[in-house]
Order: sequence, then structure tokens, then C-alpha cells
Amino acid sequence: MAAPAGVASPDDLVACVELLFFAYRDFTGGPDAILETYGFGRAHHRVLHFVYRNPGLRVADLLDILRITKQSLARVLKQLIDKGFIIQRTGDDDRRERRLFVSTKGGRLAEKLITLQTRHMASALANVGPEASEFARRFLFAMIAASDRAHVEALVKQAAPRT
Amino acid sequence: MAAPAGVASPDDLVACVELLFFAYRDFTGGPDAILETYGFGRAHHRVLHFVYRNPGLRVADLLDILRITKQSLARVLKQLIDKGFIIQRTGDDDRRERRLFVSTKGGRLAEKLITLQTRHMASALANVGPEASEFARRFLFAMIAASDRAHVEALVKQAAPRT
DNA sequence: GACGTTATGTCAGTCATGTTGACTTATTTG
DNA sequence: CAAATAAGTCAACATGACTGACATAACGTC
Repeated sequence: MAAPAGVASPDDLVACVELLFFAYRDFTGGPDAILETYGFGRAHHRVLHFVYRNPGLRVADLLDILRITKQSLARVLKQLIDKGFIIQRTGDDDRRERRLFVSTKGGRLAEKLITLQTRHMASALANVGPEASEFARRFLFAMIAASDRAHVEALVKQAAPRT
Repeated sequence: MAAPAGVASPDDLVACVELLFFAYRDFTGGPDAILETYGFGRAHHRVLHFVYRNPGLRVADLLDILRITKQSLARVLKQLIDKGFIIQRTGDDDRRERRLFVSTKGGRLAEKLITLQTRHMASALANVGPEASEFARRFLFAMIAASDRAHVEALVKQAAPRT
């Protein structure tokens, strides 16, 4: 054998890289199809998702999460607001801020998409084994740039558990 | 406790979904930056990568792998050929076919990008533990749509081990 | 050898999503 | 009051997808 057991050979690593490409494509395919029926795209999905999971988010927070420009965000956000999926409310403390919330309709769509994706994820994890969820979180977290990890960790943990 | 040990709670699943988004973004960031210096984008990367790993690939095979239209592929492929990163050779048996190969220059770039990505992957896997590679492959494979798995498995395994 | 099929290439137009750069408005803060 | 901040907007552009239509060359079959 070229590589000792438990250690990744170069070909194993390339396989992981390629598998990630196909996995990500198939993972986003389901939501994409639903979004299309609403006239939305993946960009709308991201905005809706993070607002749903983090109610009261400010525009600046969203820019920080998505790492796109204000102008790119403005386009999709405006559409989501115009179509009544997201609601803006002037901040209580600072009235320059626009706090973002999903509407009932927006919440329904966000839930629909998240259900689709968590089912996909759950099914994949079930295929792998009992400790898969813990493992996947550690793996995916380690794939994130070190400089982003603290930020992402806070975002993912804090996310709205208002059952 | 809401969920028994080893079983993913809904919030764990959502965390995985979100982590995958950030992980994928950071994973593609490195190659993107290099590609930019060549005037290439992510689309070029995919073409170059799969041709590098599967020398002699036909255009039709590439379309099947990437699942984009002929016209979309044509644009990036033409640029890669024009700039001398990919070489076309008429098929020996069937002279309608154009077999695709990377040039020396193309191979160098492909190798550079793959090294970047496998290092990223290896570092993430090392963070997780000794069995991480095996686990990641199983997880990512399970994330791929069932209808695609056989196809992807063949592609990933067959890939050029001509060291 | 003519004809239908296949592999590839190409022209033209559109859409989604990202980018830069410049500027406005409302509000808070020093 | 002046400066800084949060957000919104206008204009132009790049990338990478898409559809639809059509062209060319080579293969295979009757």
C-alpha cells in the first residue's frame, strides 16, 4: 500500500475535492428548482435564509455574512421586500438601521427550503453512520478559513432557536 | 437533552447546511484568486481540472460531467485552447471526436490549483482526526444525488493515476 | 452513394449575480 | 454644527449560465 491506513493519499484528497464539487451542486439543486417558481435565485435564498435564522439582522450584518457588495445585496433584497417575503423595520435604538425580518410568507418559504436541505443533509449523514453529524460539523468547520471561524461559529450557534 | 447522543438535532442539521455554504466559499476562494491572474474564472478551472485528471476526454463527456450547455462550455474551452492550456486532438477511431488534453502549461496550472485545494482539504482533515479522509469521502458521496453516484464514482476512481 | 444520425462548433440574444465608482439621504455622535 | 455612520441609488461592466437556431464534418446504414 502507498499510504498507511487512516491517512489520506493524494488521490484520496483529489477525490474529496471532486466529490465536494458534485455534492455542492446536487445540494443546491433542490432549492434552486423551488426558488425558480417564485422568480428567485440562489442569491435570494441566502438572504432569506439568514434573515429567517437571525431575525432583526441589519443590512450591514448581512453584507458581512454574505461578503457581497451593498449594490448586489440591494437588488435581491429589494425584490424580496417588494414581493413581501422580507420586512424592514427601523431600528428602535438607532433609527438609521433597518432591521430585517421575514414575513409569514417569507418564513414559510424559508422553512420549506431549510426542510429540503436539512432532510438532504440528514439523509447523507444517516448513510454514513451514527457519529456523522458531529464529524461533518467538525470537517466543514475546519474547511472554513481560520480567519472566519470565530465569526461563523458565533453566527451558526446564535441562530434563532425561538421554537 | 433534546436529541440522543450521536443523532443530529434539527439545529445541528441547520448548522451543517450553513457551514457547507461558508466552507465551499472559502474552498473556492484560493483558486479563484490565482485564476484571476490568468484572466480565467471558476468555469475555466473546472474544465482544466477534469481534462487534466481525465486526459483524452471528449467534449460530450465534459458536458456530461459539468452539466452545462455546449455554448457555455464552448466559450471557456475556446479561451483555454486559444491561450494554449488545453490541446484538442482529433479522435483516432472516430474523427468527429475532439479528444482534450492539457498542454505542459495547462498541466502546470492544473497542478498548482489542485495542490492548493488538496492542501486545504488535507489540512481540514488533519484537524478532524485520523479517519477523516474515509469519513469525508463517504459523507460527500452520500450528499450526491443517488442518480449521479455511479457516474461520479466511476469518474473519481478512474481518474488518471499516471504518476 | 444518398440519407439520417452524431459530435462539434458557432451566432445571437437573454438572465442572474457579482463587480466598481460616485453620489444622496437620514441619523447619530463628538 | 460638523463629521461619521447606515442605508439606498444610479450607471456601467464582467462572468457564466441559459435558449434557439443553424453549420459542418464524419460515421453508419440501406
